Amino acid sequence: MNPRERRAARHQPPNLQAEARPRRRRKTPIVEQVIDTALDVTAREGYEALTMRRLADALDTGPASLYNHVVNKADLGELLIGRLCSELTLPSPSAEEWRDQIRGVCEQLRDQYLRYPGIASAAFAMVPTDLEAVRVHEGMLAILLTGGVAPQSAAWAIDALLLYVASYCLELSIARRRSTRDDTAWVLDRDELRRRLTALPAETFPHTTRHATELTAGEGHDRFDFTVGLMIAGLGR
Amino acid sequence: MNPRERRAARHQPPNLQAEARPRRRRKTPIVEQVIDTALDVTAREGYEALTMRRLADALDTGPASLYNHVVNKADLGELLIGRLCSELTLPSPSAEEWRDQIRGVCEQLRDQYLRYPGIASAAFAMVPTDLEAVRVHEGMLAILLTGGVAPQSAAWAIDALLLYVASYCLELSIARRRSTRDDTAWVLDRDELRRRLTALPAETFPHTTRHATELTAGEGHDRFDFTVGLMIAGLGR
DNA sequence: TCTACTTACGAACGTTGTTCGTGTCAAGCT
DNA sequence: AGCTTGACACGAACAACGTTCGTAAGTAGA
Repeated sequence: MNPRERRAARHQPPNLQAEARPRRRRKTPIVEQVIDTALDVTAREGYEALTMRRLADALDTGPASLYNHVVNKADLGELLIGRLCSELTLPSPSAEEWRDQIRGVCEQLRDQYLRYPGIASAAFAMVPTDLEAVRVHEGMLAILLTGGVAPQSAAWAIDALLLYVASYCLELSIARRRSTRDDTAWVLDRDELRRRLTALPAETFPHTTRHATELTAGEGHDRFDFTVGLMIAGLGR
Repeated sequence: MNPRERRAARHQPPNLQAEARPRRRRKTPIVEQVIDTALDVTAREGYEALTMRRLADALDTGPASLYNHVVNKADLGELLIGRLCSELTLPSPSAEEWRDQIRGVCEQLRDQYLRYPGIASAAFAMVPTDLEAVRVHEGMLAILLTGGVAPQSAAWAIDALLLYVASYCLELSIARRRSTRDDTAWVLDRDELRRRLTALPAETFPHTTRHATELTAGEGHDRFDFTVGLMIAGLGR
């Protein structure tokens, strides 16, 4: 099977795509092994370091061989995101705990993204018909509808939540990479950042200088919890 | 002035940085002209097409010459975002209209991002001490504090809003570019997307097939309005 | 055995961001 | 006027990137 056909079939209703002859499939298709090692490289060196040559090296082959299993690098990114989505466990909806449930799904996705630094950048360009992504959509939609959220609000809220989770993880990954690999003179820890904000001229930046502590606050995932909680709270009105 | 020094000075309290000798500054520094043409190229061909060579061509010079005014491409991106921020008009806070005011700032920023397709990707890696960005932060903080929002909530809400605006514009820019430039077989308009969602097996995707209309709905900036409204509404209590 | 298809891969192409060394030119000081 | 200093310009090159092409080896079905 051509990788182009595979990628096209992945975005097709699955009742049509199994009509061809079975043709003695491989037990584990090679593309799965490619995804495995790609995730492995990403977990250790970051998605930015995941080049076709680096991935080919990890597979003990040349870069040209990869194109027998993957259309291009964007397609590889979609495959990785699809794998991440397939690893999420979706709860069976409960009308009482729907808020905690939707928050839990977001946290699962966040942790998956952060396990593979920078991979969230591949989630932005995704065509929304990947089967595993649709599965996550379906699960979140079920939770929100069970919670009594109107269908239109639920659909848009899912979109907003997924977009926020991806961008939060992308920003955090970039910041972490900079703090470890970059020159120390250019990177700022939180104390240094707060010091610079308070050092600003108070007449033109009165609120920034006064609330520099709040602006730089946030241990762990406090900012994440705040924003996701803000969105979920607004859905119940 | 070395571009490295310029970049370092841009992240320094401004009361320190003007102590050097005036040294007969240029009327309009060349770096401003670089930013102008860079934005021009981005507006016409997208941020992805803004390579150092393309920018050098537009300036009738070679790529090496750019490095006399810009540290690297990431620095160029920060300069462009700074320029965009400097063009925002911040209202004087009003305790009654603070919701419309903060929404208006977000819409201004959104329109600026969308005027230069793909430029939002440069906003993710920004060090939060750029003076123009701090000015926008200050303006938004003033609005929220005047509206009675607690300082910690205001600081985190500004962060969430800016992050969402950037990611919304980035996703929209990618989708638009794909619909104009890419192969027609791979891109899906909304009707085709809805058709595929309804064609999914209803037993495993019951909610997706039933609410395919809502999932693909949203003319113009409906999704943007929904999400920003959702966040702002949650800040009142 | 023949045939069709999958998988593999060396070599190369065109781009990208970036550096180095050298050169030019104008302003400020003595 | 002569000298110094700094800003600016630029050709050439480097390493790395994604991707394509032509071809060869291996394998399953007829």
